[in-house]
Amino acid sequence: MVSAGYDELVETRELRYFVAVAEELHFGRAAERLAMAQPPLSRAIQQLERRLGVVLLHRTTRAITLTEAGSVLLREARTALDAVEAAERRTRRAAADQPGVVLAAKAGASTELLSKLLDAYAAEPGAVAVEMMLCGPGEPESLLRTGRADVALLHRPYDTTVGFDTEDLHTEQQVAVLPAGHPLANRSHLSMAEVNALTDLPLPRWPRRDGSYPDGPGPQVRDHTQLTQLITLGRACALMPESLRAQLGDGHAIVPVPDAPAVTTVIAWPPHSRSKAVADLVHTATRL
Amino acid sequence: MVSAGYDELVETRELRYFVAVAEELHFGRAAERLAMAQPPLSRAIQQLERRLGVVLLHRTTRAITLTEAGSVLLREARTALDAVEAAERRTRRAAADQPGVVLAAKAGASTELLSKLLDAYAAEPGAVAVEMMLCGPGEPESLLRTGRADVALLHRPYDTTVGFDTEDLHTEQQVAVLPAGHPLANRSHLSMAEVNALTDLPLPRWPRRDGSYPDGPGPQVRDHTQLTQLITLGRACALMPESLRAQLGDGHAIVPVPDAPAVTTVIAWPPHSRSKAVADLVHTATRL
DNA sequence: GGGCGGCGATACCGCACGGGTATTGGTCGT
DNA sequence: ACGACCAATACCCGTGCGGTATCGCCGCCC
Repeated sequence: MVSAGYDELVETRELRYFVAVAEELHFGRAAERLAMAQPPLSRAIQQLERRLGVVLLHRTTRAITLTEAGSVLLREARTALDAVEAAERRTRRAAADQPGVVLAAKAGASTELLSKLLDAYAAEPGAVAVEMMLCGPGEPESLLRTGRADVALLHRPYDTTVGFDTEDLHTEQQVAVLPAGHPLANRSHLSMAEVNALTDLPLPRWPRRDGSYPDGPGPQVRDHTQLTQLITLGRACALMPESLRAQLGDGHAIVPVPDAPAVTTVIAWPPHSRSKAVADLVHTATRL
Repeated sequence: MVSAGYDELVETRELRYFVAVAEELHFGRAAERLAMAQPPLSRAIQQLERRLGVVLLHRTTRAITLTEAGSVLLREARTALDAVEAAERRTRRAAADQPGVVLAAKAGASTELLSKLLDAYAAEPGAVAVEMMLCGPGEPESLLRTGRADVALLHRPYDTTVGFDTEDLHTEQQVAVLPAGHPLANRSHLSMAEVNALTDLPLPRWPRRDGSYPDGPGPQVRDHTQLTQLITLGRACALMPESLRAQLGDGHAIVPVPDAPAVTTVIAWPPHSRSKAVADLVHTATRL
């Protein structure tokens, strides 16, 4: 009858505080971000360390760094807070009068598949309203984990699908996108090695989870519009699934890259999802 | 730089309270379980409902029931609390001097595979201490989700593996276990239909997640010791993977059931696990 | 080298909120 | 009709969270 006893758990407030400090690595800025004063924040972190019996931060008066345990907690706390946020959001939406499903997908990706899916699902008996969330790269996973979305289209290997249930929908080869008129634009195909060797046209750098960019020669890029423009301007090249060619206007040349990893479009949803609408949507998608 | 802003999140305390009330469906008992008085609990739930803007419980003065949104929150809150608990445990263990890995498995299951795995892993360079948690059926998943264990051996389709990363290790057929001397004990094989038709020897009922038992004719059973004893006594029969025959003493007859679903032993670990020890253990397991 | 500036920790205070006791109000049994 | 049961309300108290003021420590710069 009685399930696990959750006594003496850390409060979400403490986790939020720690995440802020761990991300800023600076009590003052973290306090500002949390809209509070610095001293209570310091105390809260100390108290958290006492309660866990663990040192989370190495502090010198000039800078603070995460201990091993601290970085574990940062990662774990983020997923725990995501779960709490998801609980809140899903509860609110379960109470909303109009049921509706939120489907997240990266803007511009899998457009054709998406429209077919929406049409096919709408024709199903018992279909509910589907609200689309078109978002930037990397975002759908977080939308799913925080309950802002109910289902998402992801693209392996670009997106990570760990922690979700998924069904593969479609696999396609990647192509290199070059500025029109580039010397290699007329080649019948390119190898990965050749693409990487294009020092005049580096591959762009996409932001990581935390918003920072990896080091490297390529330009920083936030979305596909930016990217296509950079390619037109002759400042970058890119690898992308071939279905994206439909999004490209003139000014681009497209060359298949057979040895680039294939991209699989998958439909993903949170495990334990008991929503009939999600199940129907997935079912429809796999029958396309 | 700044990641998602978790402002105004529900506190774990409120979630714990709600889970208690939702499980007990009775404020008085829930308060007792939480070691507090009933009125503050009532107020806390009301406040939670106000903050979410959602009615979670239908209350009549005699009984309370969950609304649709309430049952969503019950499920979500459990997983959120599990995540918080996991954050706490994993942080504590990350700070412990001796690293160590906790491996959970159902007592008695896959014994042979388990001992081979432990031996093989111990021979690896860089192996750390492996602490075994032998537990009852259904428990390993929860141990993994709450961070009490780092890796687990699970058995599909008995255990659900959603939300974990897994690798298949071994697949085997199931056999029927009957009391020695039973009329069917000498058959070369049985069908599922025949096993289900044994009204004199019903299949036992295992507890669900929440500890309650499904309805049905069979005896309630908590572990394999109970079960084997019930079979010896001629009060039940059972289906189990054939490797379990090693656990059985005399007094049992074993008959293959070819059309029963095959059981796959899988090794499972939480997604995002960055522990080298877990990775090594999984790697070793797949090479067995 | 001494003074200044930046930053985290400490000291102290006030109030909001969580929790306790006593009581009410409503509904179901008998 | 009356009593039992149970959630909600009323009221009170204490803890603890958050705020302001200040200290202590260290690096930097003139």
